[in-house]
Amino acid sequence: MVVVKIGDQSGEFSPETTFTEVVEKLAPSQRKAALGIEVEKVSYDLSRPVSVIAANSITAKVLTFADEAGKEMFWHSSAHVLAQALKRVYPHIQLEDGPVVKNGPGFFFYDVLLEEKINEEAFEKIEAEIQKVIRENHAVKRNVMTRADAVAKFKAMGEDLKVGIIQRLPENDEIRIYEQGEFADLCRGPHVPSTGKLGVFKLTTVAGAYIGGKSENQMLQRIYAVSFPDKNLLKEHFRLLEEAKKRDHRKLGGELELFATEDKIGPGLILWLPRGNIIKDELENWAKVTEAKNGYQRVTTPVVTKEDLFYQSEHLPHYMDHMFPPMQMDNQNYYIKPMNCPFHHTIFGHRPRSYRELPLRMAEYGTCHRFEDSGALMGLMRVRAMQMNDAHIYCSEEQAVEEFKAVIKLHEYYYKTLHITDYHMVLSLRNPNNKKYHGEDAMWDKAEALTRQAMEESGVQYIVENDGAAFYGPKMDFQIKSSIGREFTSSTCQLDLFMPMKFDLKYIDKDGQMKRPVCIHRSPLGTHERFIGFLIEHFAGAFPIWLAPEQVRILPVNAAHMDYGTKLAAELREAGIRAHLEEPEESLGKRIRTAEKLKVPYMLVIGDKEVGGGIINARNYFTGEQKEFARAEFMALVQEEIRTKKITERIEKSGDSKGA
RNA sequence: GCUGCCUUAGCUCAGCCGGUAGAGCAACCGCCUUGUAAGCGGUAGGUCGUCAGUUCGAUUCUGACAGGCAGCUCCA
Repeated sequence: MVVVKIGDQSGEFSPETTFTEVVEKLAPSQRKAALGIEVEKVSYDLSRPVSVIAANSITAKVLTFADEAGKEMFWHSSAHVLAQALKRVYPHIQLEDGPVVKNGPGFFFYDVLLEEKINEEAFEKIEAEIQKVIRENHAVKRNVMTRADAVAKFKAMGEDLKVGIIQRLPENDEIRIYEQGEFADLCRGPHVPSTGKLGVFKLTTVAGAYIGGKSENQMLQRIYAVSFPDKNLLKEHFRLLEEAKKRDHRKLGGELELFATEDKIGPGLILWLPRGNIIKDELENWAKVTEAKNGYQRVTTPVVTKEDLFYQSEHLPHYMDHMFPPMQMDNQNYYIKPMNCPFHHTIFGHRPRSYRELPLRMAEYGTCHRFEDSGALMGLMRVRAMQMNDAHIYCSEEQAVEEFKAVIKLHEYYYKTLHITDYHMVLSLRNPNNKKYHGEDAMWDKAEALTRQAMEESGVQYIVENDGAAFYGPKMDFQIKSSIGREFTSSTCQLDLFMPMKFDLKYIDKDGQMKRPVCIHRSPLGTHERFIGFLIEHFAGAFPIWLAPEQVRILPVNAAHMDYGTKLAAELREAGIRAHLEEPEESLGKRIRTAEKLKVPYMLVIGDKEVGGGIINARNYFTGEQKEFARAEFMALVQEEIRTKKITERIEKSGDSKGA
């Protein structure tokens, strides 16, 4: 007998008792909502016997849609139902794979091979078929098969792609088939007990995807969808999506006149408008001041250079595809730089260096151009011309860990100041089998060990990725998400033992010996483009006062208050505050609305009362509070908020921020 | 780069089946002189992304190209 405990209920069951029966006994109220069962953080089908867990006593948890693991099962089973419906609508379709993705255009998708294009017109038909499968309430059955039987079964069904998947599965893997009605799919599981447990579906989009994720392979059609237990949750999901879209930097960038692109200039080439440029300048000044405090020196290097430099750095011909094509001048090839490092290395090597100069921290807000694939471009997040918050730290091997840790601290300072908490860190190491990584194993082992040590000693949380390092060294990335849920690297830092060797960088140590420095590449604020793109979404366009393009907007009630307004604007500007006087050519209500839509931190309405008392009435955009101030008091307040980079959470009032 | 979809005024969008276009907002001009999210009226603005093709005739149909969107691939 096995003792099973669910919540505060427990009972004894024979080993062949299924979890369905256990739930009915111990948690009858959850019988209907139950999708699966979880024991020791592993999900199981409800149809499985308690003996699947080799223990005399087990503590189980009923999984419902409210649990992450329950959602996963719900969507995984949803993918099967989607496939089943697709097979009914297109009998000759071939199925590849249908995983849960949670994010992106759907919660799950199915990749299929089909001659005819599935377009949005077909969605309705497929959705109707899905609802039919749900209504038919097929029991979901789990079977284990031999490899040969499984191959024969899928061959007979014409599912050649599935046969390929089975053949690629590791030797010892158990082959499981889940069946529901006429449909069978190769799947690890687990799944919900019957198709009737699923609720409402909405197909979201269809896109192309290469088989096995390899661009040389054939392209399949990927059908994305979402599903929920009921209609209201579905509606809520799309409402939240609409909300997220309002934060989209591409939309806000236009509305707030921060940046623009023009067809005649080119894709991925950003025009920073005056308002956006203020944000760029503020960030840049902040970085410069911060770097100066942290012992960085600034340099400036050209945008173009002879090709030799990039041969030395191995960017040519290896990364030629991502560089703008060469220009011929004086019988030489010149390239536009895709990064600054080779120039900095060259500066370091420009004259003999002493150990006394190390660590030498060389910073530049350099403008780089990268020829990104047209399909990869996206607003400010992926562009072809960018300004990088770049610096290279040259130090001895003994200093490397401390320097790397200081860089992590710097990241933390920037992120904390900007209230960025929703990010994660990734340590990307090399894959020894991948030829893209240059340099010897011993060099890589050392670089990876130093990086890891620095991260461990910093006590930061991170995940490890065993590929995706830079070709010259391991990489520590800060990953952030855009409003629509796409992930980007916002900051990056690499420990590099390769380039110092390629550029033959050296310094004379205390003992008179020539030594090779370590190079740390770092860009905590990434590029202006991506970082500001992210900040626009992070702040939903409502920038904290120190970054706000316009900090104070003065609205005289009528022409009689213009003199005072003009004087006030001059005073504020004199105090270093970006103030704008909005003349009373429109109604006051209209001007207030405009100021709100521009998300100006302080709005000053001045009328008889203010002019008479020589005072200020200010409304704070973030809190909505309206308050009277003496002029000097207000200026001191604003200056202090700017100086401290104060961030106030926006309090959303009901009925505001309506679209135009 | 690949797959699919989209492109009408500065912005958001209308425009059955092919007969050369319309609204709201913004802009400009008047009137209004205003107290915390849209005062009223008028004017102007489009070779319907570009170039070909089909047609008596194309914003509408077809193709190529450009730009955008969602994925995939890539992301030094």
